[in-house]
Amino acid sequence: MLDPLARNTPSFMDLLSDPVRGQVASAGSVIRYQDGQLIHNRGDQKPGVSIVVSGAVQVGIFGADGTFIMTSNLGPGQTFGEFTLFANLPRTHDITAAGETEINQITAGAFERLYAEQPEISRALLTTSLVRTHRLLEMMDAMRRLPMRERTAKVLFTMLQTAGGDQTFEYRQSELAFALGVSRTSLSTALKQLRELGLVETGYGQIRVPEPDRMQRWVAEHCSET
Amino acid sequence: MLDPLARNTPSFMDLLSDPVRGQVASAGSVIRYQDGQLIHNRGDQKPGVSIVVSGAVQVGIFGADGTFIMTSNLGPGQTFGEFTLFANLPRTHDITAAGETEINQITAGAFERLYAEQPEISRALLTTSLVRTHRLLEMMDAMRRLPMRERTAKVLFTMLQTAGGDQTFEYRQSELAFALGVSRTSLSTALKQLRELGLVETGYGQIRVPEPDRMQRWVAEHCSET
DNA sequence: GAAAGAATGTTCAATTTTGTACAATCTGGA
DNA sequence: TCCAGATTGTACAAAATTGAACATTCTTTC
Repeated sequence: MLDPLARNTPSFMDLLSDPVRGQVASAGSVIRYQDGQLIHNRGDQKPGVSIVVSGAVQVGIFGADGTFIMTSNLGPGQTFGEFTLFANLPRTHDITAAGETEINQITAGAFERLYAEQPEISRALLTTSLVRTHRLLEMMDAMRRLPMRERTAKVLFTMLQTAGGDQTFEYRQSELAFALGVSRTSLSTALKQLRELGLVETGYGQIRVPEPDRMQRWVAEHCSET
Repeated sequence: MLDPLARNTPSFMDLLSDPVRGQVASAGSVIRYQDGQLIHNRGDQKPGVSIVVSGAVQVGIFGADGTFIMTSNLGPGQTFGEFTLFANLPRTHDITAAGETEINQITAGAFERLYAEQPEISRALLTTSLVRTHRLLEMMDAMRRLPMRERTAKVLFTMLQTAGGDQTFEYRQSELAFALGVSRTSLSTALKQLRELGLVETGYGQIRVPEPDRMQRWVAEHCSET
């Protein structure tokens, strides 16, 4: 719901051809989860690939006090857990269902079999992974280098770019704030400044970018360093 | 030189079998660069994969004032530019040679040919990409959630872990500071605190972790949230 | 359509981080 | 060996960020 990593990224399933998408869909077993139910534990060792069929999942970490600090959220067609297979890494995040959610759980063996048969699977995984890395790098750059106002504008614009013309985001400010790594107070202040510049409009649970072109020019002028 | 993203990551070439490594090595043309020479420009559109043969490259962005802000650095066997092929993304960083460096530049066509013939290439790329994503996520988590002292300890420990027992890092504090996204002043303060706890020792251009076990316990106790 | 619950807009003091400065220390080359 | 340049350690004022608080606005549900 809040991390540029996940939202608006072309999903794994989107990148597959129809027949292969079908094969992947039937390679695992679809499991249904209730809102808030735990899907995977941080530290879980069992390898396997999970694909969101319907609903959404939240990726994050449970704090000692039980609060859930979200890192990103994944929608239909997106995968998680692939690094347990291909990079031999443990799971580092807790995954919970956001709303009623169906997950296609594919075992390591079954997925490996498909992976070997259908080259487009590896290509799709590679693409999504590279896009994610790319976004994270851009994001970290922004976090390190830009002041709040610019950082906010840049992240919004990045999301806009990949969203394909959609000008409205359904984010709560507290969520966006954490995604940006700042307090809600700071984000609110930054949004106010961008509002005064006419670059964004804010509403209850949503943020709009009325003139993407103007936003683009502003970001190019204030956020690049060449 | 400073980013957990790059250092200590199993390199792409390491993950290939001998014969395939040979094929990859001879698929492009090796170009030699002098120290500091520009290899790729941010914004460059021409797709292609580059592999470090010898030496090292610095990934970063040139500021308006000519200063170079580094993001990571890549050593022999590591690749860059693969996302121009597989994710259709523009280059977002400037790449320069660190010392005399040889780069194997492989054109998009040649690499695609090899990619189609040898499945292990896609797997190796996938692995390195997933490991990078994973590290970046851990890093961002630390940046967002932990106070300076803990953040520093955690990053140092992460590096230690993957460095394979090496207890000394050849980092200048100003470099490490940027990698962590803070000022040198803050890093210096954090290092002082860790020094007082006996967890690290600092020298001219280097940082040591004398007792990795103690560091591990401390990090586990102070930096995890479960 | 009224009430309860959520989310936003804003303020302000407390805290953290930065920028700047400068002395002290280290390294490598003359 | 000595010097120039680079790096570290540290102090302090300035600036940015946070956390808490509270009024306001919006949504949803009864």
